[in-house]
Amino acid sequence: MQKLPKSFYLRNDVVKIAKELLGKILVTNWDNEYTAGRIVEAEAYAGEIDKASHASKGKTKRTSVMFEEGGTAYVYLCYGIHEMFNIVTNKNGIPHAILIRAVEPMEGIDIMLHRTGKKVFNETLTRGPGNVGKSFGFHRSQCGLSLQSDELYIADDGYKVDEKLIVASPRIGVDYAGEDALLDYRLYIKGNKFVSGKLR
DNA sequence: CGACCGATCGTCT
DNA sequence: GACGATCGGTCGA
Repeated sequence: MQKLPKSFYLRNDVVKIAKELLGKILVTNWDNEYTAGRIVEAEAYAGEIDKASHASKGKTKRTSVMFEEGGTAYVYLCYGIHEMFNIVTNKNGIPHAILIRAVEPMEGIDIMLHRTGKKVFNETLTRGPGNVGKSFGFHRSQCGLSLQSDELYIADDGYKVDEKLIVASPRIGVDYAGEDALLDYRLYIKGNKFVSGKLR
C-alpha cells in the first residue's frame, strides 16, 4: 500500500481530487490502534467563494488550516457533538477542502465498535461524516496534521472504482448556501451500503 | 418508512 | 446570543 504523495493534494481541481479519493484507503493509527477503510463518499468545498464552505467567512482561528498548503487534516466539531474529518487541498492561500462522508471498513472493526459503543457491525458504523469521525478516532486536536504522517494517511492499494458507478450530486445539509447548495460537489459510489442519505 | 426532535458546545456576530 | 458540512431515538401511519 502506497501513501498518496503530497503532490496529489496540491492540485487545483478539488472536485476531481474528491472523485479520485473514492476507492482509496483512509488509515488512522493513533496509539497503535490501526483502523482502515475504503472511501466511498466525499464532498468538495471550493474556497472562499463557495458559500457552503466555512472558508467563505474568511480566515479565522478555526478555518486557518484550510488556507495553508494542502495535504493536511481539517477536523472540526459540528453541532457540539460530531468530529468531522476533512482533507485540505490546493496550495497556500487557497482554502479548498474535502469532507469524508462515508467509508467502508476494512481493518480494526473491533476498535471502531469500541469507539462508537456499537455492539454489532453494520452499515451504520461508518455511514455519514459524524460516524466516520467517531469510528476512526478523530478529534480537533489533530487539525493541521500532515497526511504523510504514520498516524494518519490516505493509501492506494491499486483498487479501481468502476467509472460508471461514480455519481455526482448536491451536497448534504448545506441549504443555507443559496445557489452554491445546488452544485454537484458530492461524489459517491452508487449502490454502496455505507453511503449516507436516502438515495444511494 | 417518514417526520420530528433533542443533544451539546465552539465559533462568529 | 444564535446557529450549525449530524445522528439516533421516538412516534405515527
